[in-house]
Amino acid sequence: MIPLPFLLVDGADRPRCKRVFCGEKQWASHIMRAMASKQRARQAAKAGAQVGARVRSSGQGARMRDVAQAAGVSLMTVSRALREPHKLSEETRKAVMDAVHQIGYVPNSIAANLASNRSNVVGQIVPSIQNSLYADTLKGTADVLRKAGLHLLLADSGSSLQEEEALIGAFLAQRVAGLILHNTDHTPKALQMIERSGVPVIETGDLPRHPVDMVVSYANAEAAKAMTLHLGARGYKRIGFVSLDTRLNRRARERLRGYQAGLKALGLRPDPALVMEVAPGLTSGAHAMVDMITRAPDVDAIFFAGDVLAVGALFEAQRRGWKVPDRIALAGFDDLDIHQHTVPKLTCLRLPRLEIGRRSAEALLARLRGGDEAPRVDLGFEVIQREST
Amino acid sequence: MIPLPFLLVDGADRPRCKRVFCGEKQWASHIMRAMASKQRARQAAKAGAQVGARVRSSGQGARMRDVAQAAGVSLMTVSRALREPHKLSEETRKAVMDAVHQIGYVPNSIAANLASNRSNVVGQIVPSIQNSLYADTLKGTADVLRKAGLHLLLADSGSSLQEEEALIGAFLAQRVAGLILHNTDHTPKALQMIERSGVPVIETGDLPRHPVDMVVSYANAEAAKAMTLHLGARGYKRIGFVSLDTRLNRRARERLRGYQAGLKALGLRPDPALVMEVAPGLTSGAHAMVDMITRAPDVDAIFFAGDVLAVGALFEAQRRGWKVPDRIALAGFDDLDIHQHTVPKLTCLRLPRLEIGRRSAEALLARLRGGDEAPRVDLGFEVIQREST
DNA sequence: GCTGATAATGTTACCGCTATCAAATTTGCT
DNA sequence: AGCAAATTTGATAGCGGTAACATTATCAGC
Repeated sequence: MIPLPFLLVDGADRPRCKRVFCGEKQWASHIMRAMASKQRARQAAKAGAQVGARVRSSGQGARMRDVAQAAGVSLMTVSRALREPHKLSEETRKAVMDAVHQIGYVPNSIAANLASNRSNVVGQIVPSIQNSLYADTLKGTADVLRKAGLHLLLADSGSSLQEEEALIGAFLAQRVAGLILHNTDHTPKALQMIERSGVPVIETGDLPRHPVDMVVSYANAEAAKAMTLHLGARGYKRIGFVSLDTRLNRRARERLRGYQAGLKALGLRPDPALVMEVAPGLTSGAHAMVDMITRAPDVDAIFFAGDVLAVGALFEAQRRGWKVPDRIALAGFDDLDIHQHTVPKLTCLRLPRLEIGRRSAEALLARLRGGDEAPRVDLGFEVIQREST
Repeated sequence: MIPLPFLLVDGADRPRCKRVFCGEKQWASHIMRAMASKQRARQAAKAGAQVGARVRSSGQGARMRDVAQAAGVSLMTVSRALREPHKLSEETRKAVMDAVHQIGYVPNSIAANLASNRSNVVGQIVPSIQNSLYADTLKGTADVLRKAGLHLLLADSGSSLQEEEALIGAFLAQRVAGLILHNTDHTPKALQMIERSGVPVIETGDLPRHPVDMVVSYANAEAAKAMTLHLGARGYKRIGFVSLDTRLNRRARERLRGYQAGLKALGLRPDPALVMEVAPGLTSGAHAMVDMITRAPDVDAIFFAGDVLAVGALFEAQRRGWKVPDRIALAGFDDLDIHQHTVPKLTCLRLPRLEIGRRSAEALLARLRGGDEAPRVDLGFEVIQREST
């Protein structure tokens, strides 16, 4: 055994594991770097009232005028060289571009936006940044927008409509060119702000009956119903349903509705003991499964309509040695990567997350380019049958 | 068996699973909604040259002046009411705020930023939006920034330095108040732009020897070394190392360095057969484990220094019936949620992802508020010993 | 009652860029 | 050559706010 210089400490919040080593040197070395910290105007620190960087407080950063001067042309010519190069003579354009590179000019799109009443930023609000489900959608929008020269202002609402309202206000203050909301419920004030601003909006995450503007999504109720029917078709008779809180979350509510519709179509009797609402997380899924089996031992399949609940349940089944799907069949909602790798592999729905992002961005772009359609895009879903059911 | 109206189709890219049902109605119903689509100035669509929303193209959206008029005060008074309410008499302030609410005035921070040379937007660039590892960090920055009234402009570089450079340019054009880069390598041009702009920068993801400005991170090499030592201390003699591509990724390189240093400290002989570089992903981790065991059957532990490789390997071991840790011990780098739920639970490092985000934002705020320190924060890490080693 | 200090508001000059229109130059065509 | 049309460039007025300073109440103290 080689001697280790590390201290062994018991973990507090994470049971049955040991923590070893901790290289904390927090805030220790405020190493003043050599790099001349030029214009950090110290601002006399007026009680932290104003937050924000003072950019170019003393001749830092070239303005368009400087480029014009260097190139021996007028300011407008520089502006054109950057945005409408075809309108300039070869010669002038080259002179300007040379000056731009030589000076290292970085245009000020803030000023450009203000002067042109245009924006090159789109705001997207998701329920939770940490939830990987939204990452795909985000990626989709970010990619499409970036190719079009637009940028993404991101925030999470924590599933709070109040917070969403505040964020919408903040984003509108930034004069975003458009909004993408992963949510179809909004406060009256939020709706009012959106309408007054006239900004194009995409709602995703569900297909609302009365959309604000454009919609790109799949239908939660349909998807849940399809999976319920699928389970029924595979012979399961006592199908349980676990979702996130249906009071706060319309998507969960829609899924429950779909499940109920599925049961009805199958001619199965709804049973309150087979329906649960839980918090998100692996642990939560594990508990839900155990609870439900305790309450209704004859349950033969559980449909986890959200988050990573199904994976959590599957692991718990492994730990307890419950055979899946023989003792209990498990199905999930989203097709997470991991669903294909677990033993057994997990049956689930596949939702076009990435595509939703892409299409949202494309619809937004179409509108910004002058279109006036308000598409309602249903991208559908798939039931992926694997080994767990 | 209840009849189903769905078609059963074999999945192509996803083996051993069946796809059922697909509710695609793509772009089918461009349902023109009733909602009056007021000022969507159709712009004569000049070949998609200019992208961006024409905001307020015809009297839409109140200006500060309108509020002033409504409240019977000067424009400056409105400005003050919104930013420095204490400087106004109770009476005036109330009159102004009433007018603001009555009119539904949404301030234009674009204009405010321009006039004040301030910005309330911070740019963050991560290697990949979809990789959940960065989600925690993002969440940390977003939360802290939001409380301070700042917003987050997000983009991913796809681990490309060229792309990062382009993004830095674009963000600087947006006159961001600061930049947070999950990367410590940058192109010369990127460095030049940053320096010229004078914008505060946080680098995360590693502790570089020569930081651009501020750093908030842990040390990859130290962490990898600690885990290697830990494995050595538990008696493993033939310790394998699997990471992402070390050519493109400095973090991977640092981890490899740490692993090598660890071996040396343990007095173990480095063996090329025990070192691999692979692509990210669960599948990749599975392959890596199998390959390594094939190449070097005496390997007794594998340290997966990145992504979800370790989880993928663990699942593969389950499928093959290889006992973990008896036949092969497995250790991961990040403490993903799932590591605590697998059977056996996975030994790994724990990195302060969320805290890195928070601290980054805080350091940025401190600078924006007038501080001139360039902290280099080492938030350390922990080795979490679980069942897989 | 007068003076200076403080508080409450208003006036004016930009911030850096774009839209618009005017001016200068080139081109096309009879 | 001569003149209209097209091309290239420039001058000017904002975009919607903020900073800085000017101005006008308000008020204490002698």
